[in-house]
Amino acid sequence: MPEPKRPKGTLTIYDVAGRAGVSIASVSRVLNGQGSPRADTREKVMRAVRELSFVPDGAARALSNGLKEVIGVVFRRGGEALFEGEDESLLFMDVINRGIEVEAQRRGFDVLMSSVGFDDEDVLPRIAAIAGKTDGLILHDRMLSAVGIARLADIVPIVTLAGSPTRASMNVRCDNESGMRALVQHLVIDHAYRSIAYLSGRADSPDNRARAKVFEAEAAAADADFQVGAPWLGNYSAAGGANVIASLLDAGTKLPRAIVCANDQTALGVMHALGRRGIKVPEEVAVTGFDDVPVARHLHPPLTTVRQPMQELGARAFDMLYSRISAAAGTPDVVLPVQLIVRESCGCATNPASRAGNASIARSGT
Amino acid sequence: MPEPKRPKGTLTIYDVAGRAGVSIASVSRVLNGQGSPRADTREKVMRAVRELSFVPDGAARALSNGLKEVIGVVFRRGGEALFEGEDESLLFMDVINRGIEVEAQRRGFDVLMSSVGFDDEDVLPRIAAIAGKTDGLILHDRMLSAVGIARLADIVPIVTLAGSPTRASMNVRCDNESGMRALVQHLVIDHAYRSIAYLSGRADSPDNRARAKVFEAEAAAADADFQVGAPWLGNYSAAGGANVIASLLDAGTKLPRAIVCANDQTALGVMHALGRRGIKVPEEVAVTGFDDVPVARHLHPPLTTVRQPMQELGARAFDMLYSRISAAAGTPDVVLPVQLIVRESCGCATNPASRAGNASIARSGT
DNA sequence: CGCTTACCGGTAAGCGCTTACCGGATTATA
DNA sequence: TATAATCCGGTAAGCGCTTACCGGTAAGCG
Repeated sequence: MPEPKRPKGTLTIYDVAGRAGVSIASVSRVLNGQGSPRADTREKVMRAVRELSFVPDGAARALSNGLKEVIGVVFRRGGEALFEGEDESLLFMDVINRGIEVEAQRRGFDVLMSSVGFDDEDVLPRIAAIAGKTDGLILHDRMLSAVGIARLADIVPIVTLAGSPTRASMNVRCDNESGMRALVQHLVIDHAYRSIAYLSGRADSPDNRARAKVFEAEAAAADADFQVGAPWLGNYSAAGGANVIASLLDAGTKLPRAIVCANDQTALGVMHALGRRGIKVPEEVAVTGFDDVPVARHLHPPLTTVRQPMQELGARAFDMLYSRISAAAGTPDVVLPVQLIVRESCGCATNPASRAGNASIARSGT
Repeated sequence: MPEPKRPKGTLTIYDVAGRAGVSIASVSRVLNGQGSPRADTREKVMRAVRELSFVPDGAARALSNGLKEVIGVVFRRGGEALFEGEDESLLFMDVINRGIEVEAQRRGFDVLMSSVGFDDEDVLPRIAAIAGKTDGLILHDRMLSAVGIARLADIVPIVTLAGSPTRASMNVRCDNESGMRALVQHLVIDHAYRSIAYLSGRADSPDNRARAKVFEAEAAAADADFQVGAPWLGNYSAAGGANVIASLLDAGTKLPRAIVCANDQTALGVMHALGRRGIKVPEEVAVTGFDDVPVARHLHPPLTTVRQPMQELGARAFDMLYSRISAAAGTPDVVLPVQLIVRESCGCATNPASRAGNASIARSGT
């Protein structure tokens, strides 16, 4: 705890009451619209508030109400060195955060945004400190172990993103299963590609595991030749995707006809790496992503991917947290529908005008 | 104020004291490293804290200490409809915010991030509410009038970004003057362009005004034919830049040899619009930006621009605020140096290998 | 016109924490 | 061993706000 103390001659509700010639109770009531103050009382108070430009202290209100009207959002920042277009790595989380914030404002809540280093180990104390300053927490992917979450959860309500609900916490995620299913089917059935690989995200990410699982199942079901595992291990970053391709190529491995990437970011890196080696997408190797970040449509060729409703993801996460804070129980597990976006990187319509739009092939339920 | 009340059987310092068999004062002392508790006392307390996984309530601490250890950052979100590449419009502010956050963490502070609608009018109440929850505020460009700032400033310390210091608030900005000077000189002297225009940012932005002023002065000094004003009024967005070019072209206006854009975002729109009309950059028209956002180097051609140390801008803003919070006075006005980044869009070295790097021509002082 | 009912607004308690102040125990000094 | 100096740790006050509770005044009723 830093040394700074007592800001200065802080203005309190007593000053307002004094000036308005009423009691502090009246001031509080007017300010919060409780009770039914007489018109002239209200008027006197309002004037005094205006003249002093009084703003009630949040900490005192919070203490008295048992409600801070602040929630915390924790995520991991940075990581891999920058890579062309990597700048948008922020994007996926940023869009979600924006969704959280906008929804929070509707309820008069504010958001404490806090990032932790990419591979900081002992984040629990930090997060606990944040928990102490908030009414609830939204944790992005891979922030904490289940035990960690459990410990936190008896301090404040918790919503995780892209994880799985625990006894004590809630979760919001997208329907990876049906998204991946539609995507793989599009590749192995519509395009009839016989060899296909899954370039994974971080191995410990639940989203990644879910996607990998469905990938395998669908590829196997279509009797396609598929590759997963060690050589195809990425980390959700463009650099990660590019490295995998580079290693594979350096080792003289023959690439499959289609590469399904764990997310758009990875796909971006893959396309870049492929381009460097002069391998044509989608003519020689088809590439797909997952997320549909805004840049996806501007890649060359435009990226076929699965759209997640990112902003809504954030909004829903806040809603769940809010209802828990308001004591209502609420669903502990929300799964949002996704949508297959067919563009050109899968081998569809090379003509930009035709199918390049937002052909929706799959739309999953909750 | 929403209805939710009393979260639940909150754990307090009394519970910890009870369990440890000491007084609440001791618990507090151990937790804050004050006084010199005996080893066994410390031990008992720590154990109790661990067993109960107790986390002190931030509001109560804040109230007692007169220090919340939270600062607020307010900025405007969104605005113009999306445009190719516009996704990064977040970027400039996001990088600054990241800088703020990282620096804040070093001091044990957290950051309340709050955006207001692009053209919300009456933002003062919202900001005041945030002020009540924080120890200080950092306001991005064009958030509040001088009067508004003055009112807020006697509630909490204020640092503005890219504005100008007032009697009550501090400010951090980049050295627009020397950046623009170097840029214009590069164009009118090194390249000897005789006609040149300034495509402005929002007219009410101090940064924009500063850049415009130097632009005029330098262009005039070099006796170049320059254009500014009404037809060249942009708004910092890519769409804004593109619109200006489109209107000009539609009106049959002859474009100048070089267009200096108020920021990279605008330059991006301009290059796009030029491309659509088949006008070659930089062969027919040279284009420059300002900021050096990460994508700038990946445009075609790579953008010549002026680099602002965005992350540092944020860090400095926090530092200033922090020293004010800690009662120390501190400099009310900080100007960070910028650096001219010569790439290709100005007409330099079409060969990517040669000058495409980070040739620093100007480096300004504070 | 006296008594009940309603309605406002004031007094005071309490939210969970920090810390000034003070008393008891411990150790140093004679 | 008695006394002074030292050190810990407990008690209680207070941070700025909300609100339960209650007393006083004004309006409603017979």
